[in-house]
Amino acid sequence: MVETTPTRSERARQAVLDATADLVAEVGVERTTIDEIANRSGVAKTTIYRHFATKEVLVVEAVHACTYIPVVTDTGSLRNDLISCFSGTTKASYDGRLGNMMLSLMDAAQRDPELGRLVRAQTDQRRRFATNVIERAVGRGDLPADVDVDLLVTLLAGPLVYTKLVRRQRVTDELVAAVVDTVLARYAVPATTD
Amino acid sequence: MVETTPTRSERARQAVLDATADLVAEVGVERTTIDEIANRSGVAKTTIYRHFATKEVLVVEAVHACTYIPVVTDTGSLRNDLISCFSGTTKASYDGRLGNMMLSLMDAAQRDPELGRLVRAQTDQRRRFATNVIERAVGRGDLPADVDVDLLVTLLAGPLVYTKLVRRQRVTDELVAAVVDTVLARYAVPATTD
DNA sequence: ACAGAACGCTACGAAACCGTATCGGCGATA
DNA sequence: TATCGCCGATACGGTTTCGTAGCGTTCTGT
Repeated sequence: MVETTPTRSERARQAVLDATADLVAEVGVERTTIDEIANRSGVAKTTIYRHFATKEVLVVEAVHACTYIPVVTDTGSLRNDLISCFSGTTKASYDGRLGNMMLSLMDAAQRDPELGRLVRAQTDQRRRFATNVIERAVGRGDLPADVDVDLLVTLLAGPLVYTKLVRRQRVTDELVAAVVDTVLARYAVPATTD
Repeated sequence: MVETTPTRSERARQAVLDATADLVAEVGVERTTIDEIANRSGVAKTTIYRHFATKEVLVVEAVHACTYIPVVTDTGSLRNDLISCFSGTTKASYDGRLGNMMLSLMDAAQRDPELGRLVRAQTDQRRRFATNVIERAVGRGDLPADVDVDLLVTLLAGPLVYTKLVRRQRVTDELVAAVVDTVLARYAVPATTD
């Protein structure tokens, strides 16, 4: 990765993306206006339109820049890896700026195909991290080979997302552990006999 | 319940509430306009303002009118009652008009205190039906007395809501059964193999 | 039938946004 | 330092939405 001094143009562009992400997190996609982005970023409205054709394109790019890549652990313990995976993803995805965006984003995604693709891609990506952890466990024999991985991920992610988005409560480490333990209790191989 | 012929005023009011609910389901809270409600309902804009002071009040009332009361079953079987409870609630709350409203509603509820109270009340109400089912099972001894009911409800409702709102997939009866069975497998008292 | 209440229609001013045009100024580069 | 490219500021026309006013019409209860 080559570090380059940002040009004036690049600095303006980045300031606009930042201000847009902030605004979307604060007031939602619908109430985010170009004029307010101009105020917040200190970039003139004219310049914003020189970089982004429409508000939709700008929002998509701003949200895309918020994508979070979790640190993947592979400790050999399914329980630990799952807790690490969901704790990290939940904190990054649902706390802070990105967390405040989620509801508005998912709502807007119902009507904007481009945003819809973006939200779906981010959801799929988060699920894939859990899927990988689970499939490694299957490979080790820690889970039955015929386990429904997709269902399992839903059983794990669902309660956490629901707690955050619907109940609007913090997702504590205790909750993550409780969810993982409960779900694993059903699937886990009774005892590693060999 | 006394059936009364609706007055002209009541008919207009109801038409407005219906059109508002439809519109919120279609385009979301933010994009719902009084003018469009007037078009859809056939009620003049002036008349709408004679009934409802602001758009916010109107939306709150329209959504409130959509509240769903599930049929509660008490078969004596925890599994059956839970499946019935969640299947009914999910169908009514997340299919059709109310289902299409949910995301936009929860988003708007982040900024409108009145809507926030309404959404929270509806969420609490839906949880309470499951809570009642679970507490009856505890009373029968089908679940340990020290079970964390709140967590249990979250483990059950979470995956279903997540499937509907985040993944945007249909919540099938098979999924409901799978979720209930998985979660109960952890908590259920080993005996009773009816 | 009659009086009052409620509604429909049209029009309006105010405000918020959008996206563009114009022009002056700063800044990187040769 | 001269030049060209990009930015900032202001202003503008057009559109949408809000909420209200005025006035004629239709319903409703007595």
